[in-house]
Amino acid sequence: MIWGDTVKLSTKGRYGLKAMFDLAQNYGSGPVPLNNIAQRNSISEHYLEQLIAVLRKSNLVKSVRGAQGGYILNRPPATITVGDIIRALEGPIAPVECVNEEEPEPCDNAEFCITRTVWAKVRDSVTEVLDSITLQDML
Amino acid sequence: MIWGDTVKLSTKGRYGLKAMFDLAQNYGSGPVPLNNIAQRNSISEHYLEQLIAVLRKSNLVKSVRGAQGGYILNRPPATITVGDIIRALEGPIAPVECVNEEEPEPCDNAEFCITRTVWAKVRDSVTEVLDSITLQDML
DNA sequence: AAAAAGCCGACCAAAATACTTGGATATGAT
DNA sequence: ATCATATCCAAGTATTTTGGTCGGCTTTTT
Repeated sequence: MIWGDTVKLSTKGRYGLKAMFDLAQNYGSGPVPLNNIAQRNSISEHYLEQLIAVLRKSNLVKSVRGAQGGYILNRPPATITVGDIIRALEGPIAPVECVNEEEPEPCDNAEFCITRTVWAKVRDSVTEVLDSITLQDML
Repeated sequence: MIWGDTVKLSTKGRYGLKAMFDLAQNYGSGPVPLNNIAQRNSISEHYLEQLIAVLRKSNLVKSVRGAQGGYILNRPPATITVGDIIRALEGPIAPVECVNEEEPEPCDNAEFCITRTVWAKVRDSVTEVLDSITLQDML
């Protein structure tokens, strides 16, 4: 993230949210081709293609192939949260493995590990923010 | 972090907090040699040496050289927050560069970037948690 | 003097990141 | 039909980060 910095987010999450926000802005106007999104947001089209493939497999967007095709949000913007997008692209939210949302992999002394409770608080704090913001909120 | 997952923390932050907590537990009992800390927490001693060097340069710990030497917290546990430790080891807290705590590097259209405000909320949420927990709280 | 410790700088393998490349396939417009 | 516009898919790859290792020097106590 910020460059050797804390609590990083990779370009997957950043670009992915930008793309989804772009689709939200065009919601209801038919399919939006990927090169439009890529250009508007200064993202490599081929790279974005990989990210949107993940979003499609997560059923957050649907695609229309062929000329005049593109991508469309699969649900209204009010029903898609930032958390949905980030989890799809970057996996379960957790600052350290032992407090992974989905499959926490406990270390040997999880019950006595004090630092673990710190990371759990960070995770809860982050998820609360991410799950509380929808694409509609951003419009 | 969790392995390809969101909002990662590297071993620097994890090991660093464990080491600092260990020192907090031994606060007032004289210097603690690094190999003790490394063994108790299952961390490579040579690797931990690199991390504690950073903590020393940040004035969070002080060292005592020679036999019977080791490391000591430089301030009482109540005055050291998890945020202090994480910032020392992993740099300023921010999910993306443009909301970096210290030197935000604004993108071309920062004032119009909606996603930026999302990351700023995440950052604020994380820093609030990290800055609110002291080593004393963990004891 | 010997042992116990910290200090320092270089090196390195594996993984992740952030792409690029090159095509195959589907579909609408002409 | 055919062409342009798109998505879909699979590899490859350069760079950076991560998570160390190694070897030796210096300081201080015993």
